[in-house]
Amino acid sequence: MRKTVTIEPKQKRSQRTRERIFRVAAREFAAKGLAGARIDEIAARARINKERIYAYFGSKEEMYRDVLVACYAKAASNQRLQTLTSADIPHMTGIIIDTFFEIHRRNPEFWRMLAWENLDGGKSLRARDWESIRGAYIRPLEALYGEGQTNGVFRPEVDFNTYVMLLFAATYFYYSNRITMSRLLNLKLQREEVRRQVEAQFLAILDGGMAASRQR
Amino acid sequence: MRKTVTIEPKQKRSQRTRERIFRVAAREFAAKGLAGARIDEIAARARINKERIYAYFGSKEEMYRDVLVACYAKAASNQRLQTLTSADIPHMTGIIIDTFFEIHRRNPEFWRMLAWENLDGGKSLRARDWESIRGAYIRPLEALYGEGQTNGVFRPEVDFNTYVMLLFAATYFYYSNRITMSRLLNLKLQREEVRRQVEAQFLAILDGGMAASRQR
Amino acid sequence: MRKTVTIEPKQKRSQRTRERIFRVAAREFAAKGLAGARIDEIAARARINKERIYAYFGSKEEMYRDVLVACYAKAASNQRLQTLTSADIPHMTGIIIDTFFEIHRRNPEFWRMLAWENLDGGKSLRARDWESIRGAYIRPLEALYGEGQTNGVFRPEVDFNTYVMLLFAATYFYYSNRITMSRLLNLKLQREEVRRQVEAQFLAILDGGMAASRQR
Amino acid sequence: MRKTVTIEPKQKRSQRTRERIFRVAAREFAAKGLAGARIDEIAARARINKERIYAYFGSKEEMYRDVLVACYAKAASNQRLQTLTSADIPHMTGIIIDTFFEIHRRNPEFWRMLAWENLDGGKSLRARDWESIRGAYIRPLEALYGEGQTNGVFRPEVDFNTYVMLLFAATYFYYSNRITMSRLLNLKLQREEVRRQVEAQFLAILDGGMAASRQR
DNA sequence: GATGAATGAGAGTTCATTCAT
DNA sequence: GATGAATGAACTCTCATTCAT
Repeated sequence: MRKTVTIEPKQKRSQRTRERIFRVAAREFAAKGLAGARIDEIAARARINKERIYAYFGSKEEMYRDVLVACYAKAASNQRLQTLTSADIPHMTGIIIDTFFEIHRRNPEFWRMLAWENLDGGKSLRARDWESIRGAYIRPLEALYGEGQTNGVFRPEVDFNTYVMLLFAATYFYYSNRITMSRLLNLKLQREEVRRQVEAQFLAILDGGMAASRQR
Repeated sequence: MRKTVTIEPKQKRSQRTRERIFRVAAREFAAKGLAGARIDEIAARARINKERIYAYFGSKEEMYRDVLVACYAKAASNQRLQTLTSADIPHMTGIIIDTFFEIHRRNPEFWRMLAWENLDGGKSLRARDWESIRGAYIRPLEALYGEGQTNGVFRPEVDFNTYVMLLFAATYFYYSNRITMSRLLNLKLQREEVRRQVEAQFLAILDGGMAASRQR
Repeated sequence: MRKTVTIEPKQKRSQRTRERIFRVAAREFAAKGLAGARIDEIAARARINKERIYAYFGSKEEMYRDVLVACYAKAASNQRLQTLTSADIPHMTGIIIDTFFEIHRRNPEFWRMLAWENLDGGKSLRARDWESIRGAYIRPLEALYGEGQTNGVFRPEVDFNTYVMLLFAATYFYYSNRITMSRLLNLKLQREEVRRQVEAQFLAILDGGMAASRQR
Repeated sequence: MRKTVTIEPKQKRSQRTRERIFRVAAREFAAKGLAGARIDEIAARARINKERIYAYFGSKEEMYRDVLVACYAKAASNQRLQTLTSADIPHMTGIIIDTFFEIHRRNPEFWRMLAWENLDGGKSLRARDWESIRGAYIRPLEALYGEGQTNGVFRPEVDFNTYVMLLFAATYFYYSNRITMSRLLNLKLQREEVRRQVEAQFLAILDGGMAASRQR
């Protein structure tokens, strides 16, 4: 009904304002989700007039989507997995786990945005958004994994998809369910030393389980 | 306990009404979370008056907590893991994975409530709630796991906590991140046949990785 | 997107509330149009909570439409033109003018709602709304007019449509443009005596102009 | 008058900018009225900065008034009625109707501005504005009408004011209520051929009704 | 106990107008 | 003089909760 054009600021002051809004919005959306976040709150925290949000982002939904995309992009800005070579195949599982843990550690909003998105039915990203992420971050790993299977490093009967899913799961879950798991298992998962220990043991299990030469 | 016999039917009707509200509320809260759920919607779907909700449950928050507790209880009502004996230790990993998958399959709201709760900071359950869950469902497994380590079935350097966390992670993640994973990896995770395949491969990896005799 | 069910009140108190809102809204919409009317204002003047308006009427637009329909209906509630018989044909023009003037006099919001609607592109009423008005109020007059033409009372070359349009125009315009005309012609059109005089002269002209026997 | 020659081009550009704003504003105000018009929209369509509007016109209200005055002036720029002579008296009614129809046809915003103004209580024009319009456009016609009455062309008992009001009414109404009338009478009043037909019949009635020799 | 009516405090969004560069 | 950035007040609409019958 209404044609909202998202403005790209042309002055430096405005650039800063936009970024300030964005940072605050990212925190707010990560913390409370699309439904729970409050425009008033974002405006107040960013110390700007509400109207600016609409001028810059169009609507709450559009701003949320912008934040979501940026959050994924920021998480993906970690280049480590894109520079792996065939030589890294033997230690690939460890590198991936370590990188995933690092991504979560440096982007505490990442798992939250993923969680909101999944709870919400994942309607914010378009097919081509996913296609581009897949192309940049999944495909290279898939190629190396295939190579590893051929070379006898990875078990041939385990699909690449299952493999990465399990690595994603382990690292994501550690953060996403930290609270309930800490309480259920009486642990202090928020402690970095605990995390390192868990990481080492995860690796031990997964590395052992993935080795082609050690199958039953 | 009851004073007159004629009160009984009234109590029963009241009970049924309460349960109807409860069922609807559970669906609503699972679908939209505490913030997103609407009292109006629950009342309409349960075909009762809003005011009744307050009479029965006090407030939205209290009703949410009730739903949450019941959801955990329902998920925990699966008794399979509580009846395991020493004889099951060799197949324990497979049994746990299978049970967890089954719990998620039969309680589609379970992962959602967990997710809302974690996103919300997990303030709904008290320490003793957790203690009781831990006592009933975790302790027995922990005992068997220890036995397995002693018997050389499980690797001694892998903690029980890490072990169950990984099993929780794999099964939870499959459901909680089904949407984004399906898109990222171009899969159809909602298909039961895919799920079975993934389960088998998860088991292959984890079973292989947990076996004490196969450590590096 | 949203399913708004217009509630029809079931209690007497609520019936009165709804009517109070409606009366105030009718005044407000007539005075300021759909765009200019303010929900806050209506609520305040009706001494009710804003939310009641949405509960009863769904939205501003729907309430406007309700008011519009009621306004037309009220104007049309004048039954005089529906009870005319063949015997009235010779004085029909005078009766119509008089009735139209009376309708405007008794429904000061009528020309205003018509004016808003025309300025707005007339999107509030559906085809079948018009069809029903046409059936009830225009058709009977049309039949008499045809009879009058056959009997030589009305000029055969003047269409019924043109005839009524001119009668509508004269009476509507007197009210709708009273302000600007008063200023342009330096008159006091709001005075009832002036109106009566104008009515008499309008009739003189139109009656003379419509007489079949006096054509050039 | 001007101090330096080099200022001229600047003034001209400024003048052109002002005129561009003005044209856009006229369309916007005619279409949506004072309340409905949007400064943002006007600025965007005129491709200038909002602030310029305030620099040139002071405020929305003042700009509206300017537009209104210009709209009346433009409609009045039709000189045909000012050049009538005594010789035209016999055909005066037809000439006036024709001219009024033409004015509306060439100034589609005219009836709209009149309508907004009347709905708004007509507070935009001052007494002397009306006096000047009356002097230029009404007085000459009034004089001819008086002459026509003396000469037996117009009926003595019909005031000039009533006479012009009816002509105004017929032509104005045709445009102002075109939408609702088209729907009510199931006509296509927007078609030029229909308009011509209606004009002819209006003239037949009014001319017949005004003729002094044919009174009852 | 059960129903419909009412409320108050917000929520997202818009807009005329002014500021700063 | 011209542009983009910012503001404050309002506007429509919503929702958890309470009142009254």
